[in-house]
Amino acid sequence: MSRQILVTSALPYANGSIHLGHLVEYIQTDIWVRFQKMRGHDCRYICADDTHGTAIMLRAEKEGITPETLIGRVWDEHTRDFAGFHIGFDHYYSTHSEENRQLASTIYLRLKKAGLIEIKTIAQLFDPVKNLFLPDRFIKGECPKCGAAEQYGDNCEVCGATYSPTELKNPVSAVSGATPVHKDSEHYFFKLSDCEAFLREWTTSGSLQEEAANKMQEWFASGLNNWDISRDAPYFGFEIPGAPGKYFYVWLDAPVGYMASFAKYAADNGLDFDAWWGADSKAELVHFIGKDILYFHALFWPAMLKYSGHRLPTAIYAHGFLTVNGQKMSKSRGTFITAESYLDQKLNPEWLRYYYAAKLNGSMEDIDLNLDDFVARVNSDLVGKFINIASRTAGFIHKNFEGKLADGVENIELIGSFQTAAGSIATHYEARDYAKALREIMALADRANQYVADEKPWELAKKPEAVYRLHEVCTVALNCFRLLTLYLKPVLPKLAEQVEAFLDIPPLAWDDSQSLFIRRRINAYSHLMTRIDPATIAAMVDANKQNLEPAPAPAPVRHAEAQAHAAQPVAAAPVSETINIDDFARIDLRIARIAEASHVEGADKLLRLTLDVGPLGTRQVFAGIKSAYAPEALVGRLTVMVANLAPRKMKFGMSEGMVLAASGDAPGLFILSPDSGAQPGMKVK
RNA sequence: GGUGAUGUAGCUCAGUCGGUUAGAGCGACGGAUUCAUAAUCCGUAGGUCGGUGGUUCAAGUCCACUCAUCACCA
Repeated sequence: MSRQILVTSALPYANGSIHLGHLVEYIQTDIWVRFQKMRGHDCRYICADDTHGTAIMLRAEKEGITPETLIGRVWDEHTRDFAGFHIGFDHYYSTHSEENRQLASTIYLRLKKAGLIEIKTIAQLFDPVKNLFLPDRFIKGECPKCGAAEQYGDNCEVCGATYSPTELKNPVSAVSGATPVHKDSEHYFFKLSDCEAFLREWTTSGSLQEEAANKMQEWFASGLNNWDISRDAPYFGFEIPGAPGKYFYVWLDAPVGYMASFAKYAADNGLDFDAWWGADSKAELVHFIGKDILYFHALFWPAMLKYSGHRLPTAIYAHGFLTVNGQKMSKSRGTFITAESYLDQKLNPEWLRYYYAAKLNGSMEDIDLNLDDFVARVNSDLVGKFINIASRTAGFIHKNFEGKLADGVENIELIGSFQTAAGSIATHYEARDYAKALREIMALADRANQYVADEKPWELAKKPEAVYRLHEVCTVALNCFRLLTLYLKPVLPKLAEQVEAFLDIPPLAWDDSQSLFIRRRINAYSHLMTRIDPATIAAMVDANKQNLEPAPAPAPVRHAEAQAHAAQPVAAAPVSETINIDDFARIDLRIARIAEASHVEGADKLLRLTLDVGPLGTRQVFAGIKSAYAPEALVGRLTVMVANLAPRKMKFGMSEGMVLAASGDAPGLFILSPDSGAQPGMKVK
């Protein structure tokens, strides 16, 4: 029976680039949507840019453009990046649309009519220079608990305290630098506390993951506060009907953007909006979100829908955050990787789709992108196991049978077991446990390779009397390959298209898993996927370091000069006297993190470095690299040091080791960097 | 600080209702093979299941405490 399913991913904010963390959600959703479509369901994938708020307004002002121009440009970037990762939205819109204005206004007016809006006067910090009420993030000051400086208006990163911005000591506006003043203003509140009975019931009705439902209980226990949904002008957003100078808070119209995007899509495609969003809709409504915005989607949003006479979400699926190499994404480590930089390195988007799928299990747990594991896993699973099956058997079909498959196969036990797996793989996809689905699929790929190894088609090909058997073995293997492609298609849509072209078949749907693939002519095999070159990953990490680290002005210039010289051919320096491995082993090379770097008073060439050598502690080292590096540019970098060099007393202090650098006849010095993953203290050997 | 989650092999992860000797893939090591853009197949090693204490005939699994990491606290 065909289901009608409306699926959304959270709306990305139009104030920044899409990065690999965002992509977890869009890839997770896209796989689910593609799976549903393959199953023959009427599934529509809707999204949009989230475009309102103070942050957008101020950024546009800073760039000297209108907010409309800014969000138009970002929309172009976002849609380009998503297309690059094969995210197949049916419609991608903007919250800054007429549909959204009307829907947000309608919902607000219905909530008001239901008595769920109240007006209260509250005092907020106001920037008297910019004439602007300041959001928490735009106020800095000293933490009222621990006194730490430079803390934001909502919580302290040092002691973890939470407070309201009016409690900050010595507050400063991050916009103008002025001292904010307290100012009263009327604010509009959505009376969430009146919705508690409904929300308690709804959040335990099975639309949420168990972990998420538990989280909700916590929030109920601490009591529901009413929600401030208005902001004062100037604000980039929609003015509240009947309230001049008051605007909807961005989080009010953002989820309405799901509806607005669908409304536009419905109008363009002749769909009945109410059949999908009306209170008695028979369609499913599924929201994929990050766990950080559960509060908005599991409390505010259902309450807004319920009391404005709309249908409720069928399911809210929250996922965890992305870590890279086991740590939070970091600009200084180069692991804050943008979608654009990934694609710029010509990395295949389906590699990332596969890796994420292999990690996603439908829970709210964080997932880790371990870059070394990424390379190993994709190369082994996709190229070594899966693609290899076609690569090693298709040639025989061409050489010996003019590209035509056998008319039938006698022993279809293996194919049969592949077909049987369709049910359980589908169950895993449906439950968003892609990790389990892929484990099962790869176990099948292993069996196909075992089969080929057992049957040895290359030996059959040498015996004229075994020609029938050869034909059958290769046909069986290609049947397996076709089924693996089908099962992987939600994850690898472009690769599946290539395979469909190679096998000369129409687009694979889920039910095709039950048919046999025989008697057909296939096209010549050409390689379907290359392996990941780890050097490309390293280059991507480097590119993100350079893009996002605001390097101090003097350093890049000098470094650029050095780079220009380095492009010249390297003079042939004779190789030194041969040593044996024991000689080499006497040198204890270690990875070190440059913890501090500073100029040395009175020295022309030296920098003073403090090296963090992990378990070995810290070392002070003087390095003759002043000509090539500004100290600020070195802090945080990993490099290689000689750890067992005898300490040497220098005019400026003890030097406890040595940092290695490359140089030639031309000017220019280049310190060494290990590949990503190396940790301070590791031996180099 | 409060609440919640996580911690299993070198890496990434499974592990159902408490039940035999804790599993997989990758990596490592040894062998086989040469159809396959070194891919594949067979085998071997590798674990005090974060720690301590408890419940039980039996604990990776349940309970308490504890350590570490992460998130949330509107």
